[in-house]
Amino acid sequence: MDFFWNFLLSCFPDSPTFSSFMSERRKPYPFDVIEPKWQSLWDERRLFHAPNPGEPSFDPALPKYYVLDMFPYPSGTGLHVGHPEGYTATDIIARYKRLRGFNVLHPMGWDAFGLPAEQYAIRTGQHPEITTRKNIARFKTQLKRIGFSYDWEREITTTDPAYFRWTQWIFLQIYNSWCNPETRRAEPISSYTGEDPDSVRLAYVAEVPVNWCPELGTVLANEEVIDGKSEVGGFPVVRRPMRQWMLRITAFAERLIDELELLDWPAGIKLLQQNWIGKSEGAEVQFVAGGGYDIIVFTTRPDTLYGATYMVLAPENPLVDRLTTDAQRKAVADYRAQVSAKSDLERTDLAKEKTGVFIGAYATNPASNERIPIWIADYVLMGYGTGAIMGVPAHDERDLEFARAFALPILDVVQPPEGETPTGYTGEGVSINSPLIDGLPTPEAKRRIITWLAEQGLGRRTINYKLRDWLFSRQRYWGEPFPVIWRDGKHEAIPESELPLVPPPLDDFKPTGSGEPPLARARDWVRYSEEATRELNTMPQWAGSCWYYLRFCDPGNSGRFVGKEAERYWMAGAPGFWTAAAMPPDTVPAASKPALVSPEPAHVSSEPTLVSSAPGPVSSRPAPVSSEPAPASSGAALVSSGPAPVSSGPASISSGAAPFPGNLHPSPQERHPIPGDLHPFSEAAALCPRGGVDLYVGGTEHAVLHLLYARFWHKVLFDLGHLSTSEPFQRLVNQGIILGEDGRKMSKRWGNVIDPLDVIADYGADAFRCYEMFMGPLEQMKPWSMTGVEGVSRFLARVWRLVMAENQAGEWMLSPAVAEVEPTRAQQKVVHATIKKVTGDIEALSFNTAIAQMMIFVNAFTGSAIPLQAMRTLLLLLNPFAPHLTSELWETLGRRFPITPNEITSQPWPQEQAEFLIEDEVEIVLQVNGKVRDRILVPIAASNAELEAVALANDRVRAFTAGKTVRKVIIVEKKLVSVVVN
RNA sequence: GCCGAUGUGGCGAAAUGGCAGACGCAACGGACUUAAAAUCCGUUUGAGAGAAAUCUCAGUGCCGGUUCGAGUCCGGCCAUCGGCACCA
Repeated sequence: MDFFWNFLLSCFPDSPTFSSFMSERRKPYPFDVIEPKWQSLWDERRLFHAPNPGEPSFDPALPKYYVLDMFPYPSGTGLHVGHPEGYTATDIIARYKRLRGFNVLHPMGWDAFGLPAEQYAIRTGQHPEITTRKNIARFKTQLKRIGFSYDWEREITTTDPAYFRWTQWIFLQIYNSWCNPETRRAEPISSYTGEDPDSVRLAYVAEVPVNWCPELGTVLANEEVIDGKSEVGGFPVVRRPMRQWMLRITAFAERLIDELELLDWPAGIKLLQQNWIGKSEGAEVQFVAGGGYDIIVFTTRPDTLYGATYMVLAPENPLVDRLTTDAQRKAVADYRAQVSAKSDLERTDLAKEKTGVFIGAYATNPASNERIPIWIADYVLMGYGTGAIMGVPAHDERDLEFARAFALPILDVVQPPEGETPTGYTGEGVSINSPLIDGLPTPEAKRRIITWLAEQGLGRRTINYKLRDWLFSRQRYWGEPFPVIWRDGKHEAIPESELPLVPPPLDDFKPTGSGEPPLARARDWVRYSEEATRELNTMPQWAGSCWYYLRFCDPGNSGRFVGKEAERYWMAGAPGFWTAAAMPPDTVPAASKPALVSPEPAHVSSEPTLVSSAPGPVSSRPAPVSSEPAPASSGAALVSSGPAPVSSGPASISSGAAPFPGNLHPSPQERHPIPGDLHPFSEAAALCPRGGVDLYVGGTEHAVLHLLYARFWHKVLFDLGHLSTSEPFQRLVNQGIILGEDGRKMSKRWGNVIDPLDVIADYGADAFRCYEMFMGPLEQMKPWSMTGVEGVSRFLARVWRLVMAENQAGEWMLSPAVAEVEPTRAQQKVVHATIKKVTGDIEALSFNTAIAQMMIFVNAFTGSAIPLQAMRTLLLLLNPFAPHLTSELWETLGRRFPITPNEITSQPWPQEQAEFLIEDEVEIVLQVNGKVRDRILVPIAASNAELEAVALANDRVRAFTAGKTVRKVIIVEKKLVSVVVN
């Protein structure tokens, strides 16, 4: 045994943890020694490096799996135990997938631009780069100590010029594109034939009312304003028109909704995005106002046109100036002043009572030809629709309130179903008082009136979105500078050769207060040439996180934002890597050990076979990476297409899913028959083509913004031919937040924050990881419990002691209980039930129940002789959860019972054998009238007739059936017999 | 107000419409120990009956329904949490 300690000592001659182990109170097992040992061994051996196509160690036979965490903002406070919850889940998946023979991309990086670092710099004068570097180091230490199997060679930081060079490059791609309304796709601006390309660019400059936060000296996106205050700091925010960079995300609104359908995301998150985009179908209707001005309104209820008894314009609507009569000019001016003085908060807060002013003008209702008054009111928003509405008080709540407040006429035009009063009814019914459409049900009435309006040239069907264009500029220092200059009042892109454009050095990061960004202080930097100056704004924090998952595929590439081949491999799974020919017969080493169940299940090799034999476009078409847009490969085409355009074999036909040439994954139909490949996906989702990141785990707080922005950028890059999938994240899972022990949200304020490193110091990283997963379902919110950690730690110690025993001197050595013996039949049953349960639970991300099953295993083997093979199986199953402990025990076992190769990470994942799960006898529940009365053991082969006879003859059953008539006997195979009596 | 999620022992939780509470924590009892810790073995939803093994009844937020049988499915409420909130 001595050599064991000598070996450890030689590994860590100066390790403080080792010496502390000797002095401190005895640990349940020496995690403080073995965890650092394995962590440095993994580093040395580059064990978790995922080779890219082209690298010498790249094995084209392995299928790829891309599992991603939402990368953190490295704050000054470090991680608390809530952060690693999702990271632990993905790490288990990553390690599991590697054991199943996948080439796994599992990276980590830093979303390091952002306001807190800049705020800190303003307070302390310390450059944000310094604090950022410090914070990253702290985060990384914490993550490494937890034993995550990240490929650290792929680490990226958004503030690194080698990274943001490409963020800026992507901005230029967006700047140099427009969305062709015919194809609904992004195209190079050169394909635009109109007069003014600047009016259609996907990145454009506009004078827009923005959320100006004087305290922060910057503009904020709508999403960063919460209840009229800044999300960061909680400072007041006011509306103010400013010149800003905008990204035309609204051009993609339709696709961003439609293509959600293809994704394995939680239904709730999809709904959130849908609601955020807020699609509503309706019509634009033109009203003619006095002086010949047209007022166009948007309505989702054109069928109520006859009921429009007044109009309302948004106070900011420019038409107000032209329409207001002299008599009303003062009242209107007063009202507008009053409205603009209100912050957004006040405006919504005081929304209970409707306010407004008549502007003196009238318009004509195009249907009824009635003369109706025009008002302004702040309940009509300039930013939605046309900034004007027709007031239909009878069938719209807000209009009704307004009409009642100002005594405007109310005309019922929809007859509701019986029992409802027409006035105030907003549902569907039958049109009344509407000559053109009287008697028609609402949907038909809408169609008819739109047709009529169109014939008259007075309106048309339209769709509106709540989604606004993305306000993309910030008046900050610590962000990516725009690669743009201004010359003669016009913007221009700088040449790509000048990227990266690095922010100038500054001593003072404070906002200038005038709305001019801090970059204005760097006079020399700002002066681009004699005639041109640089753009002073910087990009928002979202920019860097919009594409980091792409950079991870090829982080060192200096010639492209991501190499084509790397992108195709990791995001789509390129066809060349999926052919059967390329697949060696036995990709996983050591698959032939007899007792360790069967070799790697066939899924690895059967997938490519199925793909290459499919006659359809899936296997034959190259990825659409050419710059020429291929409509058939767009998600839009997929969504709108009816029948599949190309026959791709029986699987696709029966599924009804259209082939998806842009996505080169095998379709789920083809994946399905693969043995051992358990599909956690829903049936509907299984019909969707797959592509992008295979599993993306993060918090719900990014449900809308980050995910929507990333999808938008991805689609632009896809349309321009730079990417091979139209969606970035195929499968998304949200982890629930972890509360403090007091049940409150973890925060400094409550003093309930727990540092992972403190937990690890007491219980070890493996216990920490297992407890994070054992707490409950991943998606659920749950409170932390230190005694819970202790329980899990006890479980791991029991595993340790199955293999190890202490000698007289208090040294751990291989336990004599471990032997090469056949497990008993009962033990075999536990072993194989555990393989089955753990495998299925990992696939379903149900880690808590997987751990529970392994606890059952350990309970069953505690106190008995330990059959070597059973033990090895347990270590493999537990390895993704507790990698250090299992690696150490595996190695120790291998010294006494050598196998080749001996690394636990080179073993095949165990496969359960059904024969060990088959029972001779089965317990049957006997019920009378649905209540359990007895349980009996019967031979598995018992027939229904036999079961019925046994049940009816059973004493306990007869006690409850005596004197009654048996009406029915229900038999559920292998489960129960239910006797129904009256 | 609208949308979504969740409600099960003292606590975290588990349960393809078929034995409610697996597994873990806490508590209690026992073994080992001079003792403690650690470890190992038990008990642990409530009420009632019994000397006891056991047995009966009730029980998954509330009310109702479907079913031989409901934590699970359906309808109606209540509570907590999250999101949206004058989006025409």
